[in-house]
Amino acid sequence: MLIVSDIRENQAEYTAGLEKRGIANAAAILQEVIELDEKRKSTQTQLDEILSESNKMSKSIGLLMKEGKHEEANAAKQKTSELKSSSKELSQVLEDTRTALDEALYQIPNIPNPEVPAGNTEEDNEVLYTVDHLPKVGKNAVPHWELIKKYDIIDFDLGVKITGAGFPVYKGKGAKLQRALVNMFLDEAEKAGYSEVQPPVVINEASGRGTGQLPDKEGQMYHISDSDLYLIPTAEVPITNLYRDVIIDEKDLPIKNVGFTPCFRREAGSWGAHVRGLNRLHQFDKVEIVQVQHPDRSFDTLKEMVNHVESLLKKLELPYRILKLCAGDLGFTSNITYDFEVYSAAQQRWLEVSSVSNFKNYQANRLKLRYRDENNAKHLLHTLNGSALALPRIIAALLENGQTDSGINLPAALHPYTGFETIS
RNA sequence: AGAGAAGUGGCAGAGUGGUCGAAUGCACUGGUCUUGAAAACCAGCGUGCCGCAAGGUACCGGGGGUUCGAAUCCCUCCUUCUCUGCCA
Repeated sequence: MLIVSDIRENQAEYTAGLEKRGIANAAAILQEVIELDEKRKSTQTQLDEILSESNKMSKSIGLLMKEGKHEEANAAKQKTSELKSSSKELSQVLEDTRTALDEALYQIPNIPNPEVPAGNTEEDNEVLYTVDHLPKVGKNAVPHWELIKKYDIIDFDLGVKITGAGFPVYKGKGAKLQRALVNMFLDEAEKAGYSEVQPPVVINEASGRGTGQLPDKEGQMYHISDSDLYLIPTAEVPITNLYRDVIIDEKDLPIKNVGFTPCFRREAGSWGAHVRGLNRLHQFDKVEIVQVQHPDRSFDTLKEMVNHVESLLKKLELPYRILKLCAGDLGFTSNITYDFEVYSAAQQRWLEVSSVSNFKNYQANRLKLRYRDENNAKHLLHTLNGSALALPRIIAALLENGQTDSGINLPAALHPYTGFETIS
């Protein structure tokens, strides 16, 4: 969440930033936060004064009792009781104000970076790079949902039988291809200096709040009601929360973690005609890279992460483009996001396979993730993450772009991991 | 899952109703001494919030309660350990 003192100091700039996201009443929203914070401060001051007086009296009662002055002690008790009731009232006001302030802050998304393009639709995203030639479609080319049936490698009907729509079963070479991609992605990340973690795939409410999935976005996550836990929508959540309430030594920066997990998304109401096959699933596999970095260096880190994702797509020989997302398309907690899309020849569509973001201190503020500088002062860190990569659409593109009359050819980089070169 | 025990500052560990935000030791930081280091000695050393500051306030696993006053008593939840059961 945003930092109140920053809102106060940069009110005009922040208002403009939120308006860029299409939030019409941005000025009023920020003003409300500032006023709630003023109220919080003045209430605290009043409360502290009352508590101070009450504490002094209580101490004096103790002394009076020791000295045997019971009458004076009893008189003091009377007064303290009165102080107590007014302190209770004020505490309630303080707590309510704090809650209101937090709730107001939770509703405000991150301020977009100045270089984020304005706009509200996909067309407003800025294309930073794209392949020279889109791959040609063979005469007999078919979309992946037909290929997976032809070669019997992914079975949606079986998934429906045991779970429901959007939970495919990977079989034979399909299952092996999954495993190969995961291993390759983890190996590449390790080469790039990331340290692997295997986090839980269910998280508690505090973790959901830490990275901004909660409150308000409960609908995206599966909830286990009898234990009050959530299935992770991305490994970003457990991995970033590793550093919740942590103070890091400046010399240990940056922290680079990679993790492979299944991801679970309810995707309630977002199903449409163009999300057939692997394009949108309730459960999918993803390798995620996460970095915690010094505020001065997070943009270099962002670039480094973008380069890493790009290198994976090159190794897989997939036609891709890189987009800088416009303000309207930006995720709630993000300051700036680059999307990677691969081109699927058979569907004649771009498919999003990775999203790399800098959250600056927006997540760190909720997480209380800080570093200690050389003067022992504490400052918030910056968090970043990116998919490197999400499997289903990569598989869709590999299948569709690699198809020939005699089978599906896989890129050379994958052969050591799959143990086979074609699916036929 | 059942029975029992316990959760205190970076760590260890005292404290069972009143100058306790908390002894002591270790670790850490600064200083004295030393050619340098070690040792010894002196001083400092938790966090959030309010405040220009002085200072105030809150925090002893979380939440609630009793009391003029709670680390200390009560309730509840969580976690850890031991034993029993179950299990990949």
